[in-house]
Amino acid sequence: MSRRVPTIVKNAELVAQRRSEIIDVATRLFLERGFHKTSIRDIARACPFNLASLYMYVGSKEDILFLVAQQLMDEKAAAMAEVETLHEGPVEAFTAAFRAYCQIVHKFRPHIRLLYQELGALAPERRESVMSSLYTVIGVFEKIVRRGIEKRVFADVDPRLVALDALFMCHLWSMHTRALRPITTDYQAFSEMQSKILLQGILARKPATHRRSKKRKAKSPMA
Amino acid sequence: MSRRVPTIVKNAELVAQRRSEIIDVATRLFLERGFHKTSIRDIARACPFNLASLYMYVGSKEDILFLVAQQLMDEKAAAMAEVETLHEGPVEAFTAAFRAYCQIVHKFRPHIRLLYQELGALAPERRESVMSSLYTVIGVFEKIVRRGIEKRVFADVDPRLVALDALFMCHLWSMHTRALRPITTDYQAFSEMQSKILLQGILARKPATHRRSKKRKAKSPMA
Amino acid sequence: MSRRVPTIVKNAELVAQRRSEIIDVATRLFLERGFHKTSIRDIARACPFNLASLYMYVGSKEDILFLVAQQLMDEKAAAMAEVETLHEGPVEAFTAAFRAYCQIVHKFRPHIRLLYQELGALAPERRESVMSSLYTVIGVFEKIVRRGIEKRVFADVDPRLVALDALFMCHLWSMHTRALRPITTDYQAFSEMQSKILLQGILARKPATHRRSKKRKAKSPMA
Amino acid sequence: MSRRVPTIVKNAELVAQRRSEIIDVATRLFLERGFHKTSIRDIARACPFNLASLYMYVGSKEDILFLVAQQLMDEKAAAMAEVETLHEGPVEAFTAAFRAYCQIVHKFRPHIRLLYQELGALAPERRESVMSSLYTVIGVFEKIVRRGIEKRVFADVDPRLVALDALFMCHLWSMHTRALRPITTDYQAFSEMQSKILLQGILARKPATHRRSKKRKAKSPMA
DNA sequence: CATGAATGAGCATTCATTCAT
DNA sequence: GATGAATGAATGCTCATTCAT
Repeated sequence: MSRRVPTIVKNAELVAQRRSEIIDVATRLFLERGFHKTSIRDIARACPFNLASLYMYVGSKEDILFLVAQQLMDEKAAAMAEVETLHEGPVEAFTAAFRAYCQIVHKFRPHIRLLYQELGALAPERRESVMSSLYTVIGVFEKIVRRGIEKRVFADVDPRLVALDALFMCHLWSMHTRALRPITTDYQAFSEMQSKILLQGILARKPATHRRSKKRKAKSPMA
Repeated sequence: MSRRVPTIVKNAELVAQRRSEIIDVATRLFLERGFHKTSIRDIARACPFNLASLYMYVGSKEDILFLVAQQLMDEKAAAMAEVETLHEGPVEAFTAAFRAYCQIVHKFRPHIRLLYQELGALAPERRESVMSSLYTVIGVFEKIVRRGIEKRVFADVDPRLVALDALFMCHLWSMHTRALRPITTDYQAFSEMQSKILLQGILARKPATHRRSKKRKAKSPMA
Repeated sequence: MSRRVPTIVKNAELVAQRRSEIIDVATRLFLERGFHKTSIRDIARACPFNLASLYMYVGSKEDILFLVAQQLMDEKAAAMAEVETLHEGPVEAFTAAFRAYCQIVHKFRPHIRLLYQELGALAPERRESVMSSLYTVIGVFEKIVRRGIEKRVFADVDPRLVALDALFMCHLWSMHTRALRPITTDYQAFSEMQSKILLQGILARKPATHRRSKKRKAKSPMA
Repeated sequence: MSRRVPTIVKNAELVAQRRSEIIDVATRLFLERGFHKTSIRDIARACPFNLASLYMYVGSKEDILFLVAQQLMDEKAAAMAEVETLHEGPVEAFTAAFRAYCQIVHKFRPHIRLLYQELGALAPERRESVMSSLYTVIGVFEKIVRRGIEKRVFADVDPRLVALDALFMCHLWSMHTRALRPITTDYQAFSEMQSKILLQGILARKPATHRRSKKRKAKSPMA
């Protein structure tokens, strides 16, 4: 849990407990006022221990952001891991995964915004470390898509790209809330619309499909 | 150009010129170290005039961010406005617009990241003002989609949502550069892949439609 | 008028006119926000000419305060000079003078407060120069008291001290407005009360005294 | 002691000690150059701790002025409280109080000037709070006068106004030092002269006096 | 004589971090 | 292990004043 964040304190359990408190408090404050406008004093003030003690469990303000980001990502990954549905059909699996991630995004709307905004304050290495958690989510989609392609249900698309698209099209819900308001304010409706579009976009064209396919049909849609 | 940012200096031309210098310097520094880690002293140091003079052209640090954001958005909007393609077919028009915006995103990759990250530091009203420039881009896509739906080329999707998707699927190029690297490093290839997916996703399925449906018809989707 | 404040501009009339404008504006602003919280830019902004021009008629911000103080004192002195009543009796003269100065103090209540507060920002020499105008007022009282003593109407008090007391007992009206509110809010009533007290305080207790009264008693209470 | 000025530091004793240092230094500097020309850096420089530490004991520059003013007033009030003489006769009591307050004024001559000058920089509420300490002094005089009136020793004057006059006539010593120099440079002589004048001003006129009273008593008011 | 523009020096305040106990 | 106190370094911003034109 405390990956890459060294401590002076030896009692691992204590460290975990205190850090958990710090993370909770910091997450709340970061969401309220952003990372830069939250002083480390603000955080300490809301903790049951004092500023100097706080520094026994984290080495710097950046550490706290890292911890917060990690926890957020872990929570998201955990939630997504549960989904890893074993639906028979790729279409159903894809739809289910999309729906599940949309729900997660909905739940963590402000947190995702926070991550997009403040991750830049992390050292590159750590930023990467945090981002890598995304691959749990991407992986879920990627696997489904890959299976769909194998089964000829999906067209010959890049599974990784589609997985990223799926991820990102869910993130839209958290990143452009305002712009989406006139369309729908119900994340489930949003989920259905988005997954339908993306799914349609990758479905194999029946009898004969595009991509290297030999279409006898005269009029190609994209010709 | 300097909408909503008042000055003490009277010579409008000079204001424009100095502000341009400030914006350039600030953009560079913001890109390098972010808004919060760039002090107004840093900006002034990189300007051919001093700190106090800088304050003759802007009223606050936030003003500078606003100016920077505005210019970025204006440049993007201007570049996109030129595109407003008069392609006959919606498919071509959509593809062209997507390609154009991808190119813009590619050019402004770091800037877009900057906007997503730092716009939160702006007062809500100003944030909205900046964001509203996005509607120029969204509008281009929306119009094309709407036309496509009228012509029965596109399915009955929400034009606005699709426009947002198009926009956001282009932004993916700037927001997840690292994750995209294994897929492609060529923004044009990226553009083609993405537009194909999204386009496919909104094309009208002729007689019979998707999802478990058995389409016999070979008739072109655009017919 | 422009005593001790040198200029670069030669046209004396112009200097007088411009300075008058400066003084008016500055007086208003000083009264509103105090000397230190009024920037020279604030003053220039409220003048029909610009900041650099302002510096052609005064040499520094302190000069302006000096000019303002001088004008205030001059106005007060002028108003008091008119009073210089030629009343026959010292008692009547004293009462009249007191009443007159109270009226002036009432009119210039905020200005007097301003002078007491901000004169400290003046160079000692200038502060003295301004204060010396007070001697016009003091002189009026002093002369009356001196005459009264000669005429054995007033006791053998120090005329200068009494004059200062008279002055200062009037200033009470401007300096402790709040504390005086429960006593009276009418400056004329205040004037009567104060002058009666002070007058009583300096009247000769002799066999025969002032004010129509015929006292037979020779015993002086303070003898 | 530190009424209305919150701290971060918990050790109350330390707060008191440090604040005392700050107040001493600040008082000295304010007396030398005034509140506005004294920077908080100046104060910190003369303290045995640094600028940031200073801010652990006060919240703002205004706080320091408030603290300084409070201490001054407290000292004055404490000195005056001791006086609260139980003299039998009102005349003696009045004279004693006047002498005592003159002594205090003499001791705090520059400080009183400071208060008259800089209290304007305080927020109204705080200004009132400081000024209210004056009522300790005023109260002493008022009580004496009231008692004197009851005993028919003093005329039917407004006790509050007379108390204010007494206060203010003592302040004359600090506010117009220069003007008083030709009269006397001895504050005790000043005190005697002033109290004699004011006392005379409020003494009941024996048998027949003004103010509608008909007193037959011949006993000297000072007996 | 007028003025637009410029600037050096300064201001009050805050912050992340570190010790001594 | 805990904590109260301390601090160096910065930060955003303002001001009185001066010049080149």
